[in-house]
Amino acid sequence: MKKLRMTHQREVILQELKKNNNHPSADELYERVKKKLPRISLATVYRNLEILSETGAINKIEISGRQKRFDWMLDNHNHIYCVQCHRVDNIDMATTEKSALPPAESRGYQVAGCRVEFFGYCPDCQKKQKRKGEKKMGCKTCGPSDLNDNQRQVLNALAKSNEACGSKDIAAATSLEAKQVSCQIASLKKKGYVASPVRCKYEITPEGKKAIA
Amino acid sequence: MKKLRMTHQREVILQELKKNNNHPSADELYERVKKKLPRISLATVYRNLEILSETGAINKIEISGRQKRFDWMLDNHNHIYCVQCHRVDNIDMATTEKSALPPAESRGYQVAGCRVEFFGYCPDCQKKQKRKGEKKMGCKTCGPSDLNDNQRQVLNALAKSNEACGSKDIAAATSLEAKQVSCQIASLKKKGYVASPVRCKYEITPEGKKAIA
DNA sequence: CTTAGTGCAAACTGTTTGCACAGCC
DNA sequence: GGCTGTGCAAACAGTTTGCACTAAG
Repeated sequence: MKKLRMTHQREVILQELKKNNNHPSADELYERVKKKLPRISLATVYRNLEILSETGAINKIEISGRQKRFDWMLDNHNHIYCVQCHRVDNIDMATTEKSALPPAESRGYQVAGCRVEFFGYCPDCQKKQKRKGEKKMGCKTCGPSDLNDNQRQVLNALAKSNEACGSKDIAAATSLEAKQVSCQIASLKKKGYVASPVRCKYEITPEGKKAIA
Repeated sequence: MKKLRMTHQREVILQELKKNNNHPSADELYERVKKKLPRISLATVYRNLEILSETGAINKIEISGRQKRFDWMLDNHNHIYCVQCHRVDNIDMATTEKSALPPAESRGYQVAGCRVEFFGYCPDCQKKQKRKGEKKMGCKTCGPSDLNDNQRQVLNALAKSNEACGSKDIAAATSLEAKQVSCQIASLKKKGYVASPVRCKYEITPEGKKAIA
């Protein structure tokens, strides 16, 4: 049984997590903590989130295949997430029945718990969807070295931002799915229209600006 | 709207998936399909599982942060999984109440669905746990170049198998968690006691056999 | 002083993609 | 013959680890 120390880093991580009520991923939290402790490393954030969730100080939410998210509300609530932008919100399950574990249905398992996730489209994405209208069929219009519609959208989004964006940010700004974005990013990098100053962050190049001008 | 072809590979994948009722990961399915089509690639398995689940021929289960698993039973059931060995079983929710979506609780979301997962310890892991007894504290006993208890367990498990194993197989055979296994594998590889003939598969070396002799 | 924790780089795991080629319809 | 699908290698995304050093108690 080793004892834990409250380091400055750990304190800031916890404090930053409690500051607002969304459910940041390790990555997002890292970005926020880095503003206060510029020298902190992503590995430290991961390690601390793991430790804090082991000791029960916070909750780790392992929703549906994507990256883990972290939550400091320890009461027994469940989550709803947007299948488009992957935002996560709380659902107060006090109202709904506390999903009883099925009686003899547990197949020999010693049941430790139950997780209920709702999913759908968040308010923002519903709005975006209405605006969207027709959905083009991927690479239909992409000539040999020209930009297709999706790529143009991505470039436009990057042009508006004056700092490097993650693919999720771009997805949120373009009504594309994150998967489509990162797919386009690859082609755009190859064409020299997009640069990646840091891991998983992208920005438009001067060439890219010319291309959409 | 592009049309799909039923290739031989796709057929075998589907057929192999339907053969038994567990919920293989892409990796496991790949291993099984490879016995029939030795030249198939993992990418093809992934691509087909994605396509089949998009068309609704199979279900993709995205449980809790770990790798995706696939299921050909299309009726509306839920799952229970083992937090130790990550085995997944079906739960027939006909008996339990069909978790009603909370009335005004949906926070503006357009709710598309709901997933209920139970988790706990599967029958096998319950047995193993009883056998385990004391749990050593990681690297307490690991001298500079000697084997610790976990490493010895991993090597013994590998010695018993006459083909390369994945870390999950080892975990299942040792009552260690997969995470602990892969951690130990790394050290064991460095010591030359374990080799990795293919990605994510491991086997014991002659040196390794000597070490536990 | 002891030992938990940090920063960094590099590895690992699961998954996806680009490309040239193969083969279904 | 055109287009979907394949195999391969390489990239990607998220996470974890080893190592030498720092700092909490």
